[in-house]
Amino acid sequence: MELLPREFFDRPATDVAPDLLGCVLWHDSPAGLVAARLVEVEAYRGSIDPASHSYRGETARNAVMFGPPGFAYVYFSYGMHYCMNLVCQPAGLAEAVLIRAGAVVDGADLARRRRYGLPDADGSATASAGKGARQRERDLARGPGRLCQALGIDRSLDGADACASGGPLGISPRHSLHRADADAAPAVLTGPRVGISKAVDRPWRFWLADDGHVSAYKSLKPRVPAPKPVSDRPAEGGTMSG
DNA sequence: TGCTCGATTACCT
DNA sequence: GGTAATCGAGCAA
Repeated sequence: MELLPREFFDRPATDVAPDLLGCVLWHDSPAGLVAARLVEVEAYRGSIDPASHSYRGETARNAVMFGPPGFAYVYFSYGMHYCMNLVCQPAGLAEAVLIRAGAVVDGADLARRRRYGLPDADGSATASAGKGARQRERDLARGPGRLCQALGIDRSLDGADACASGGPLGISPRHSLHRADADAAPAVLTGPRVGISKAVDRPWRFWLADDGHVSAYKSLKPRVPAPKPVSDRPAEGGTMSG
């Protein structure tokens, strides 16, 4: 399995992020291998980026971000989800690319079991219940938490080297799937990042145009900092504030 | 030691 | 389209 070289990640996260689109991230666990073609990523730029986990300096949680490039930074979010980043830049700069969504290209059965707990391989038996099989297939790795669940990624992979052969985690270049893809650069769109409350204006989210596996953009409900917490009167509306 | 809130998702209306 | 779920990091006292 061909891997991206470590030098690939030894650049600003905003340069690495678009180049990761179309590459294939895989996790080879005892349960089996699941691989996903990346369709959506976000760049986080360390000390110059207030939205980055590493903005306030090194802690036990984000220590991997401060290390050398090409390693996985995995963190636990909202008490139930894992999110995975790939570290960029030399040690000390603490930049990373968040993997937001992908299309499962290998190990779909295992991914389906992890996501939905379905014993059937073809999915036809349970297609009538809840979402259709088509939508479930698209949602397998659509979103950072879903992608980690589908690939079986958790905190045990924090610090895993994605550039070393023989490890459980790896990322392969575009043309490892189809040689022709190496020539034609994919159509990449950019826009604001999702789910953050700081530096919202920076267009450091990158995704593939015309790909249904890109996560749905949901605008963040503005968290209005209550100027007067003395009253416990239920907040009025608040959907818009001048 | 005790909060608050998050690089989210599933489910309900 | 709104909100509950759920836990640990980070900050204040």
